[in-house]
Amino acid sequence: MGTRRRGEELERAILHAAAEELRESGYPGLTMDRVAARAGTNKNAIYRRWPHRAALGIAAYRHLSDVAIPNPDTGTLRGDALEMLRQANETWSSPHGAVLRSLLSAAADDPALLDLMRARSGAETMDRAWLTMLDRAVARGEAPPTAVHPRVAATPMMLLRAEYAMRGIPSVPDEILIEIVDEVFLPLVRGRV
Amino acid sequence: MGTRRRGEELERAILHAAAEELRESGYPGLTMDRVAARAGTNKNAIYRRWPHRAALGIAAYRHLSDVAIPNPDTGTLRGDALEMLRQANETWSSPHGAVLRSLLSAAADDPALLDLMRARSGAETMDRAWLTMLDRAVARGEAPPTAVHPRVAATPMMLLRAEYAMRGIPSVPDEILIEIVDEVFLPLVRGRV
DNA sequence: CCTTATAGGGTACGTCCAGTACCCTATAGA
DNA sequence: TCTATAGGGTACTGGACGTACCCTATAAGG
Repeated sequence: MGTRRRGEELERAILHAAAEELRESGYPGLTMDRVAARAGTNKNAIYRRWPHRAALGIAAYRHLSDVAIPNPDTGTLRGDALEMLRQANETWSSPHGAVLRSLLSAAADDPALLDLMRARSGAETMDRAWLTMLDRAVARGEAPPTAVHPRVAATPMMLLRAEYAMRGIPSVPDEILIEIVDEVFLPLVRGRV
Repeated sequence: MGTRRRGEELERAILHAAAEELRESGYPGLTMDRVAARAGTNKNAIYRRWPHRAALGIAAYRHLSDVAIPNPDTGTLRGDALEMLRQANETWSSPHGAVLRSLLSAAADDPALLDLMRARSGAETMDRAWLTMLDRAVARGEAPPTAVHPRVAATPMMLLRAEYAMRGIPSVPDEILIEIVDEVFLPLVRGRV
């Protein structure tokens, strides 16, 4: 009474199960046995596809999410920056982001995992969005042309990430985002003569 | 043929052994069995003092290091900032720093551990050092008084930390430190009218 | 000086989990 | 219809955390 799943179908089932486990228990709670059980298969099928737990974790994460990079256009640099940070904050503090953070923290020990994460993190796309934001601000005369610089563009997101690393886990309060924009980002843009 | 160690003495021996293990193998390599063996005792003696591995890890880390916070006074804000970053970079990329990073990454999952780390990381002391640096710059007329702001003070170290999180593990190149100072920190100070 | 509570030491578990090994069987494709 | 391949079942090794038990050295008090 067949219907033994194979190939694509089974692979999707495993990834789905792994993604669920990730969402429920984070990366540390992602165990091969439980994924196998949940997918209604066994560890063989998993290890035939991914060499170890980390690889499965990443695959499951990317299966569960294609991170959308926002590109707000509010008419002011302050509005754009704040919107970017708020979106990012929302993403990172969602269950989704919890998975990502869990993976990232696990990656600190595992260089291979870190590389894979970086490739999938969309960091460059993010930086590009900030740069075009700055371009628009320059066009409006809101910022000097010298403000369009990759490191300037990357600074707010880096500060947000650092904030996450400091605090425990939950969402970063909005006041902090505003502070990053008003006390750091805007003065920085202004100061680049 | 006694000389069974007790109390203080035994505790120091355990911490010493744990610190050595940390240095050699990082936090993931810190196992209770090996610490016990290395200290010439057994796990009972350890668990009687620390409730779990994480607690021992932190205790061992602080036993092995009292982080000295530098306070350079080179005569210019740029020189001071660069020196601070260089010192920090050296600390973080040393075997010592590897231990710290290893603990931090493990702490991302464990709020209790994160708190203990934060308490011991000397972050406030570090921020104070940057603030007095800024004070001196204001006194010299190098920076506007409004530049003395906690978030401004914390920014360069946060950027350095983010850089560590991005890259794999090793030392951050000096060019990056210079860029953080010249392209972000100094313009930021300048821009705070 | 003797007695006793306490802390160390030895050791063996129970449990969980990664990763591997075998062996049997359904299924696709020739 | 036959056969190579991929799934499934299951058991096992090895490492690690944390616990339980029981024996013994030692410190402190009468």
